[in-house]
Amino acid sequence: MSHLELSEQEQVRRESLKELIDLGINPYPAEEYPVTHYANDILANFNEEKSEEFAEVCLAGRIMTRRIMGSASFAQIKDSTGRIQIYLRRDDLCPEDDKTFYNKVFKRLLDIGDIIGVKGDVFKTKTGEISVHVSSLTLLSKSIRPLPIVKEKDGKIYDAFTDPEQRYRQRYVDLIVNDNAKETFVKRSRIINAMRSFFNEKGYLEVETPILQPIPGGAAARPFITHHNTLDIPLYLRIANELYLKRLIVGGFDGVYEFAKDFRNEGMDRTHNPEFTVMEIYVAYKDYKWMMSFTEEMMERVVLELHGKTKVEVDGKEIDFKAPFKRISMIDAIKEHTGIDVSGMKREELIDVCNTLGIETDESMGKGKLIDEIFGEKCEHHYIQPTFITDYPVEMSPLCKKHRDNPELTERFELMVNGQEIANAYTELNDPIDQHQRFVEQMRLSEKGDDEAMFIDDDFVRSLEYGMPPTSGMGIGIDRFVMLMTNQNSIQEVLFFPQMRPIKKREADSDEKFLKLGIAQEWITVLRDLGYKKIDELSGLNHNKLHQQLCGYNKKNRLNLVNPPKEEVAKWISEQ
RNA sequence: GACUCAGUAGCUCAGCUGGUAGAGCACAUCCCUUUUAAGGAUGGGGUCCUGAGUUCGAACCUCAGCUGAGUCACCA
Repeated sequence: MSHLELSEQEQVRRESLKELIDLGINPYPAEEYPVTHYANDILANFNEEKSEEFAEVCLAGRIMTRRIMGSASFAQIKDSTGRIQIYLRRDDLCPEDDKTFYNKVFKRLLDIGDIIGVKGDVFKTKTGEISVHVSSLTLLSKSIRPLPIVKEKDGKIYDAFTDPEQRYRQRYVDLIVNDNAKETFVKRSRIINAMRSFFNEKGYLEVETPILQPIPGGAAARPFITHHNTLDIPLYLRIANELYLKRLIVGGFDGVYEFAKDFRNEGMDRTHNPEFTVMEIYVAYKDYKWMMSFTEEMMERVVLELHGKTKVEVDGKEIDFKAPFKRISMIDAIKEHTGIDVSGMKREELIDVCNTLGIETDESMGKGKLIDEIFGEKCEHHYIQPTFITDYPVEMSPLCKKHRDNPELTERFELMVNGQEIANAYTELNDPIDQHQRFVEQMRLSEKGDDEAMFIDDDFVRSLEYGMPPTSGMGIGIDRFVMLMTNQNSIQEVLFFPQMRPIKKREADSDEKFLKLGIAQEWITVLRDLGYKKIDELSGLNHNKLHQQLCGYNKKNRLNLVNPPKEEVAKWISEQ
């Protein structure tokens, strides 16, 4: 990168880097740094009676603020646990005659953003702030790009780094400067850990199944496709792992679960990211009623571990995860919110119902889809408190066992919280003949134009033919669950690196191409800086104007270059 | 995919009716031994997202594009 393309502050920092090296200071040392303490531990445990315990501490972190005075300075460093103030005096850092380390290295060559290690003793300042009195300081990593400066007083934040685009694209900056940015992600990890230990305590086995699948099964969604060179076959990134986990139940495991990244090639918005995390669990010899109790027990436990109580504040609403949760069938839910009993209705009758309710319909929609539409439009958003919606139409659930009392329905539930689906579970279909027919039915739908119908997975059917025990399975959308638990209303806030459109870079031509036109090396940089990254961008330019631009730039930046004659500039333009 | 809003210094943002581009923090220089959102003084820093148009003159008006956010559509 040319020097000219850097901002003034970046240039200054690169100069500082050079000066540090000239002084014999390695700005990127390799050695381990023997940290003994963390900022928050010191702040939490230090008091003046115990000061001998803190007479020799060693900690490392990033410089976040500096207040430099003549021969004494304060700074704040931030480590993984928090921020702590450090106090530096010239004569402590430089007991000999040579004061370079304080006067030059600390005051001039170090910057906000640098990572340093300090040794010293802990004390309380006049104003009562617990601080580290530094006796020695080591540069651990020099920062050559300035950070946004965020300040805070009495909980009020000044100049917060808020631009979502920058926060997501450069999450590392968000995490450095916004002190609460880590919170959501720490909670995410704790939620997953709580679930994992709950499952492990029950004796279920955490497993891993293929992400690259020859048939993208287990759900209905458009997949990402890739190609395996050696096998010369298409492979799909999984849209679900359900069919593989069930194969393991066939294989004889009683309970298996997986925290899985799934991938769906569909739209992106506040609640959808192309890759997302799902936890799926399958338990043999259970049904969906057992799974409801299991799910509410797990939810209650996770919420309790995370918040210390079962109530959670979401969008200003209080949601209580105290088990048991309300249970209602989809038909009853529709009755409750529309007054219409859709049970036993024919397709034409359901279309009439949709028309009276103002719900759009189309040719490809079958009975199940119509009922699901009515529920989605008229009922779903009403379920704020955790509610199990049960007994979905058979057409919507090709992997789910038919209801024991009604063949038009399935033994399925979804857990709705805050008007959103959080979990989805079945009494799994283990009848291989029925499963095969359901797949064939899906094929028919797909031929009718439903591009979300499922693919047939013959090997999965084969596994059922060997016999799968009665089983119940459940999946939880982890990202949405975390959103709920952390009161975030965008999936991007619970993913470290949400998918973003890549920034288009204008490609620049090589130096050689410019040199061929007879343009001297020093002017190539200037041209690029003026925005002419490719030689063909010069074509058709007014040579007088370009000449003026070049000379103006030369003068303004005090480059002291010899301006090229106008004729030469004209030649560049005409020859390219 | 449709509509609405936004893009100005490293960061957060002003910028009136179209008339020389501003502030705070950050940065640089100098002065200061306990400061705390920011000690004092002085100074440097801009492709006003990109391109075209209207105009004597565009950060501002018009059109097109790029990027993001929101709403809707889509997504069991």
